[in-house]
Formats: sequence, C-alpha cells, structure tokens
Amino acid sequence: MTIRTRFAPSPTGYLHVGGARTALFSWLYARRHGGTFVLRIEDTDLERSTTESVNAILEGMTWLGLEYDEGPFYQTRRFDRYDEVIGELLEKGLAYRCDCSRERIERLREEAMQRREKPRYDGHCRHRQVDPDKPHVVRFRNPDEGLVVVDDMIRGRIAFDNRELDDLIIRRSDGSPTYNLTVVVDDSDMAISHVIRGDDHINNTPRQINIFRALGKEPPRFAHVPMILGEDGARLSKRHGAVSVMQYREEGFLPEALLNYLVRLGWSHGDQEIFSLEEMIQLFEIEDVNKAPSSFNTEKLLWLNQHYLKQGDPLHIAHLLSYHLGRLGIDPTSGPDLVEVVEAQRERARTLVEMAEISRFIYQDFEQIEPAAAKKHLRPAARQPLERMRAALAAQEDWSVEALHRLVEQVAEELELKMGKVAQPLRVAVVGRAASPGIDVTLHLVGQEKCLRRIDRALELIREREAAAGQ
RNA sequence: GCUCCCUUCGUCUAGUGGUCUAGGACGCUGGCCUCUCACGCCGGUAACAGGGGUUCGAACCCCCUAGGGAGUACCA
Repeated sequence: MTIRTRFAPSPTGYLHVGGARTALFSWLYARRHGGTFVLRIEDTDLERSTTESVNAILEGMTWLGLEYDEGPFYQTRRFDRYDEVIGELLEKGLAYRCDCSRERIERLREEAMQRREKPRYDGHCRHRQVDPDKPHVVRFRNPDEGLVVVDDMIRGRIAFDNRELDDLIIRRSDGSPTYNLTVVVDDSDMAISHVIRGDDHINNTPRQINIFRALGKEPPRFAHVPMILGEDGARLSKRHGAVSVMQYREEGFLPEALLNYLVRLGWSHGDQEIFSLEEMIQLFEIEDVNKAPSSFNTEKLLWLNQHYLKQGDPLHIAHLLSYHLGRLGIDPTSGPDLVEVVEAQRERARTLVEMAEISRFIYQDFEQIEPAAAKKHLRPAARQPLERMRAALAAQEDWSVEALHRLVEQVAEELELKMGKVAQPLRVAVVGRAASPGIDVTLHLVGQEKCLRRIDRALELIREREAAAGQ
C-alpha cells in the first residue's frame, strides 16, 4: 500500500507549535515510509478563514522545512465535488433534508440536558419530505445502532456506540458543506492512507467512519496525537506567549532546534535526545508516540537551541545572526568577520537574539560601564595594569588573537600579577561588562582603535575615583 | 450532565510481570576547569495519582476512586 498522509489546517490563525508538531509527525510518517505528504487547506468556514492565515501557515511550514509533495488543495475550490457527493447520499436515502428551526433544536438540547442525557438531534425530518426549494440543511443519516470501532495507531481500540451519535449536518442552509463531510470526501478522493491529527478529533472519528461506509469507501488508519499544554500545564493558547512558530524565529531560535524539541514532545527513541532530520525520518514510528498530553518547556528548547548554535555551521549561523544584529540597529559589515563573532559567542548564547545582544560591544561604544563591574574592577589598583596594557596595545602591530594573548600574558608577568588582575579591568574597560569571550579574542574582535579609546575612558574614570577618594 | 481520552521526578521521557533499592535529558544544585561569562567534566536533588484485586512476584494486567483534557455547533 502506498502511504499518503496529509496536514489539513484551517486558516483561522498562524501556525502554532501544536499544529507544527502534528504536521511534523505526518511529514515524518510519510518520509519514513517513502510515502506522499499532502497539504490541504480546510477553509470551508467562509466567515473565519483568511488568506493571511493561509500565508502564515505556508510561511511557517517553509521555515521549518516541512515541504509537501502535493497541494495545497483548497476545499473552497471543491464545492462542486462535495455537492455531488451530498446529492448521491440524498438519492440513496443516506442523507435527508431538514428544516427544523434553530429554536426547536435548542429546545431539544435543553430537554436532553435536563434528562441528564447527551444532546442529540431526534431525527424529526428523517421521513418528512422537505421542499428542496425552501431553506433547509442536509443531515447525514447515522446508523441507529451498532458499534463503531476505531483501531487507533496511538490509542489502540476505541469503541463508540452509534446510539451516542446523531444525524449531523453535512450541508448548511447557505449550501456550503461542513467539516465532517469534506474531510471524508477529501481523504477519500486524495487516497489518504493515514490520518494523523490532534486528539480533539477523536470524537469526530466515528461519524467520519460512518460517512466513509455510507460512501462505500474504506476508512484510512487513524492516529490521534495528544495536545501540547502550555508551560503551566494549562491548554496552550494565544495568551500563553510565543506559540506562533514564526515568533520563535523572531526570538532567535533555529528551525532544527524547534523541530528536535517538537519531535521529542510525545515521542521518544530510547534515551536519545538529539535527532538530525535524517535520524528522525529513519527512527520515527507513530506507535512510539505517547498517549498523554505534554507541557511545553522553553528551558529545554533553549538548551537544544544552544546545542545547535554550538554544533551548526558557523557560516550558516552567521547569516542568521546578521538579521538579528540588524534588528538592534547594528550594521554587521561594520565589524569583524561574522564567522569569528559566531565562533566566539556561540557557547555563550542560547538564542540568536542573545548572541546579537552580547555582541553589541564589538560594534558600538556603550553608554556607560555597568556600575557593579566598574566598582569591582576599575579601582585604583587597576590603573597601572591598564596603563601598561594601553601602552602595549598602542604599540602593537600584530592584532591576531595569538599575539594579543602573548601580550596580555607578558604584561601580567612584568607586573607580577595574576592574569585576572590584568584581564578583568581590561575586559570591563573594553566591553563595559565583566563578561565576554577570552580577553585575547575580545580585543581582537573589537579592534585596536576602539580598544584604545575605551581604555582611555576607563582610565579617566579611575582617576576621577582617585581624586574623589583623595578629598 | 453525557460520551470519549489521559495519569512515572517541577518538565520531556525510558520502562511492555522478576535485570527497578525505577534509567536518561532539561532545570535546580555541590565541585573541578578557568582571565570573566560561558562551554566541558564529575557528583547531588527529585517520580510509578490513591485504593482494591490477579499473581510466588506488579510501574507494567483487571476494577474502582480522584484529578486533568476533549467533544457535545448550520467551527475545524
């Protein structure tokens, strides 16, 4: 059998991490088995669907690298086909027209609730001849009894009693088809073999299976993946911060990190944490997906992101960093080779945004030295080492990391001071903070001119302090 | 309310009747390394929701309870 999976979002918002993971699982399943991955846009809700959302979803998929083999198919372009199927169902008596008022339906619901029963449509119009030219909806005639058994690839066997199901609307009074009909027609027409989707669809599954059968079609296999919860264990929602996939890009995450994080959310392969795309494809089995919902944990995502920052191709990361530097108002071409910046900083940053921020000093003079760092390191005792370093650096011609390293060591030796007594004041003077890459690399990246200028500023500050103390 | 689903460290998970005094990862934490911050390395912290069965033996099988979640639309 040819494996065909699909991702079928409704374009009513951006691509969020839950949808992205579902898409990833579907994509992996297809890739794993040499199958085809189809993208279908479920836009039958004319009120809520927007082209902006379609674009946002496409953009998110592209960024993650989840390329589809067929599509995107739009359901709004298939209305004729749905009508054809509904007509067929009507003709065979497997569906019927209904003109029950919304008031009547509402009353039915309330009565059922009072009787502590599940609200269901009572089949009032099943045997009535509703005038096709008058306003009406079309309902699917659900079997009255029997069991519908779903053999879910993740949950196992789930049984539903047809008595719990009612005759659902498959065509609205405005003539548009509804979800449960369109999925079945599409999954059938597109020969989808495996439906991998969120578990909020479990309850729809028996209805859809019944429609498949009414159509004389074999239903696909189903796999319902549990949802993703927010950091606090509550349901993930727009109010829970960055849930849009594209926002993760803005916040400096790498797509490979997000993908790796997402694949491990609910799925595992022994104790392995790091998965390249190739490994995911090779090892992913839908049966290994957990049944329980899982909470999103940004801390672990950050760890993975740093892992990929550290492991990735520096040139590739440099390109991405360039964008984030730009956002800080920095012209990346106004400093050293970006690859050198990446290599110096990638063990110190968890995101590209952080990397850009801690690299700011390489390009721009700072407003003021961090007070705590200044207080601790720019004291009178630091004046002599700083002056010596200033003189040595001013005379320095070879500005390579190695040469600078020897220079700092030499000054420390001459003054009979430990490295820290020389490097720390120097660092604070040049960086404006007490943290940076190795002092040699730091000096190298900043460049001679800026280094000297900043050391002069720091020396000035020390003299001011000495004067103030002397009074 | 009704139907369906879920339940191992704070979080992600391993585990499919004995090898579990429950393993790994993130986080937190002690130490080492060290010019700072990181990285790295070594160590620590912390869980089988509760109660009944079945069995020589249960995290694993069954039942109940509790707690979460989904659906119950002319949304998808």
